[in-house]
Amino acid sequence: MTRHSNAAKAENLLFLTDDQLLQGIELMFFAYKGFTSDPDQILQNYTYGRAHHRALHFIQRNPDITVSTLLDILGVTKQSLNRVLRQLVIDKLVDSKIGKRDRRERNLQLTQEGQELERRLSEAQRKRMRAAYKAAGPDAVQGFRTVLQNIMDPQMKIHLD
Amino acid sequence: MTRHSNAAKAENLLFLTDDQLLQGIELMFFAYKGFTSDPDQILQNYTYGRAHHRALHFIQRNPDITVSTLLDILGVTKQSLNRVLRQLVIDKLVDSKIGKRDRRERNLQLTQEGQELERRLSEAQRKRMRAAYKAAGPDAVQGFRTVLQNIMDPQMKIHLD
DNA sequence: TTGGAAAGTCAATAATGCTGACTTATATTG
DNA sequence: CAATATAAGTCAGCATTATTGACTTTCCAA
Repeated sequence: MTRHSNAAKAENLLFLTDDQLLQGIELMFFAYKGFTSDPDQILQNYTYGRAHHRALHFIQRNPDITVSTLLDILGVTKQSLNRVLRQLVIDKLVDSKIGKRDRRERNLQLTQEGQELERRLSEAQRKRMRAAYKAAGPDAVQGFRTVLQNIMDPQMKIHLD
Repeated sequence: MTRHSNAAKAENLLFLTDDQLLQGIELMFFAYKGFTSDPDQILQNYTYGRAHHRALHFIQRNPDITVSTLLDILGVTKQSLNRVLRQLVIDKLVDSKIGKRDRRERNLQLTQEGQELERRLSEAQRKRMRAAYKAAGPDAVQGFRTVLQNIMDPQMKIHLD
């Protein structure tokens, strides 16, 4: 036996009730909706959508990323990503260079113009995150990160810093 | 002046750096993808998608909810929701009853069959959340909730318990 | 030199969202 | 009571993002 009473044990596990889990599910839904709303708003003025934002974000964060790595991160099909990427390359927001080690690969990077749009979108999103972090405090943020890391598929962690 | 040195102040605010915010943004993206993947997998075997899941979830959680309240929660247009809802009513997963107070309103509830599908989807999603909560512990979960509540649009909090 | 990997493309289809215009039923207000 | 407003539902058209399947080009590596 442990030093805990049955009552104490039960109390310790209250955060695992179905009701608490359902509330967490709803929090994920509402938070994600808010999380995407600011960039989406900006993108109203463009011919681009959320998929373009995601591509810009991960190219910015991973300079010279290959197409196949980007495919793995985004979890969409080659055809789906290609449509988005083609637009961005044609519009000169993204540069696609033949790989040096392996000439079959393409290394993606943002052009000046791409960096500018990415920055606008990112700034809007970071503003909301910054306010939320600030209001919640560092310990809450640590908990936030821990739970999200446990929700995501483990093999995707290699794409985090 | 506070009792903190400048170095201590700087350290306290490290969780607000752009890099930390960007990592949080990526965590949201990866976690949300995992969060939706299990129900999406189940829905492969149906003619329903994520939008149907969301409707089933919130009708289950808010018995006798009206269409306009559901519209507010989901944040989509009447036409968009109606397509989904019509299917669910025709297929007898959802019951739409004329309101008692106000006969213009419709009160939505799940049929037996609707409850069964909702349960399957919910169980898959709760399983992942439960594992994440358990691994992270109650304090982390509290932080997770606090941050998500600060990310979401404040007026949506009325739809949480 | 052959087999496979990386990238790109074409075509068809599906799910989910939007705007705009309109109807029906019912409640509320002047 | 008559006028107005609200709740729901519908039709049509279109955009975005995703899918599967089939195929080509280029190039690395065994």
